[in-house]
This record gives sequence, C-alpha cells and structure tokens, in this order.
Amino acid sequence: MLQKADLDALDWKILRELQNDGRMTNVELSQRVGISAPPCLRRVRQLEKAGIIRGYRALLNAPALGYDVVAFCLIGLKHQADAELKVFAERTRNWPIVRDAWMVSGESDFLLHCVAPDLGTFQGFVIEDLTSAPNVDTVRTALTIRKVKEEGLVRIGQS
Amino acid sequence: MLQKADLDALDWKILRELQNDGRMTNVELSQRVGISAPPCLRRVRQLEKAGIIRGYRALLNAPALGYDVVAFCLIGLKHQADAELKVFAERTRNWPIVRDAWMVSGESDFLLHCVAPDLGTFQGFVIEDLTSAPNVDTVRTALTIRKVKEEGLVRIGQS
DNA sequence: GATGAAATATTTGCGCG
DNA sequence: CGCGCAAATATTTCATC
Repeated sequence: MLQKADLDALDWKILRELQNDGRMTNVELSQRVGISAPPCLRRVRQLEKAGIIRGYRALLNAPALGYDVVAFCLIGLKHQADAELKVFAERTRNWPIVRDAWMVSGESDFLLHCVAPDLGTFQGFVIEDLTSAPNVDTVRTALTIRKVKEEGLVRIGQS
Repeated sequence: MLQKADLDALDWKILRELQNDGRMTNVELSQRVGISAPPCLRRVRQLEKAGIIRGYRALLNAPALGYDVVAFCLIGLKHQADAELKVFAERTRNWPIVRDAWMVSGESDFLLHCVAPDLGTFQGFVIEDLTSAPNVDTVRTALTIRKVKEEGLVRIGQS
C-alpha cells in the first residue's frame, strides 16, 4: 500500500489539482500534471485505494442557500470522563447547525463549526441546546466575519 | 438566476448526494434522486451557475500523508483597524501550516485551522511565526484529539 | 422531465523506454 | 516496472418531443 514516502512530485501535483477541482476529467488532469491519461488515472486510483484521497465532495455556498451565520463554539464540559465525552460527541451529530465538530485539548473540550440561517437561530441554538445541555460548563462563541483562507493540504518542507 | 427559494426537494437531494460523493457520475446521481440523466444534469449545471455549488474538491487523509497534528489557533491582535486586519489575513495565506482562516468577532480576531507534520513543527510555528508576528497580542491553541463530526450542509427547517 | 443520437471521456490491453 | 498509444466501453451532452 502507498505510503507518504512513496509519493513523488507528480503525485503531489495530482493531489493539488484534485483539491482545486475534484471533478476535473482525467484527461485534463493528465495534461495539467504533464503525463498521459492512463498512467495519470492509475496514480489517482492508487491514491484512492491507499486512502490518501478520502473522497470527493461538492462545496456549497452557504449564504446563497440562506445560511448567513457561520460561527465557532468552544465548549467546556463539567466532567471529561471518556463516557461523557462520547455522549457529547454523539449529541453534536444530532444538531444540524453543527457542521464539523472536533474533540480538543486545552481550555476547551470541543470545538464546533456551526452554520445557521440567521443570528436568532444561532442564538437560540446556543441558549436552548448548547448551554442547557447536560454536563456543559462553558460556551464561548466566535462569529465569523469572513473567510480569509481556504486551501487544501500542500507538501510542507522539501521543494 | 437560481435563488434559495427556488430549490425544491429534488435539488436538495442532488446537493446531499454530491456532498457525499462529488465525483459520482451523472447517471448514478440521476438514479439516486429518481429522475433521468438529462434533467438531472440540467439541475446540476444550474446549481453550479447560480454559485450554489461553489466547486468540487478531493478530500485528503492528513495522517496518511504524515500530518499528525491538527489544531486551531485563536488570535487576538493589538490593533484591529481595517488595514491591520488585512495585513494579518494576508500573512495567514503565506503560512502553509494554516489551512483555513476566518476573521471573527468576540474575544479573538482570527481563528486558524492548522495542520502540521508533528507537534514540534506546530509549536515552532506558534512560537516563531505566530507569537512573534507584528501586532499579535494573544494566541490560544486547541490541539484536536479527533474529529467527531464532518458533514455537508443540509436543509434546516421544512421537511 | 423523457428519449435517442452525437461528442467526449474513461478504461483496458499491448508494445516501448 | 511504469509510461504512452490506440481501440472498446461508458458517460456526458444536445437535439426533440
């Protein structure tokens, strides 16, 4: 199976292009990275099989869909036993406003990436759902003003 | 141009499927949502043209690529004048460790989503780059333990 | 929204560097 | 051993109803 060390510059070029446009046709991809289509497709399939490419996803425009509020919530729990953490993690999966959630270490226990139609809905979620959920100690929120960077993974270090 | 209100249940089904697998062929997509291929493709193209689908992207497996550390940084600046905010935003774009960055309101001014090969690299970034950057006041970090949710946008509310 | 045909892309096998 | 070429297969796309 493919390992990180096995990736050459061509593989990283492929990854860069597919992160930019995951629906690019294989022939266009092959032209961009400078090889012909068949070996290009073989590399892509290998990257997929090795799990390096986890999948492909359409990106949606939240404001165009009526979701004007994007915010992050930092949650501190009262008790951090393993079972308690799992309970809260499961809870985040049932809140449609929460798009991504991470268990973190530091001052907080969870970080939630939230999207809501308007401020009222988000505030309602914070007050009625988050703050009043069992075992929740602290809730700090950061409303986003704008996204200033959104990029895929790149090779750090060599060349 | 397509507006949020114009989206029917079929459009949302399409969006859900393409968020799950952005490389699905149009014939498979059409079967999943229960219509024939041409009208399905027409809807997808409209969603793209309206900017509701912003693009497509391959998702990479960071650990498999040797990126074991994922963390969030909350940055407070000393001065938050518009020009200063722009300078810091531009700075985030030049740090390869920073994958996504948001300007936020609240206790902090920026939130950075960071990925690094190892803890030493991340700590080096925090100390040498972040903390010592001009105008940076406070840096709080939250190392992620694991991702507990990662989902696309869904329709909140009706049906 | 469905049907069928034309244009294009993907995929496979085989020879070459 | 992996790359490039060319034919078979599948998909996207456009006309029309």
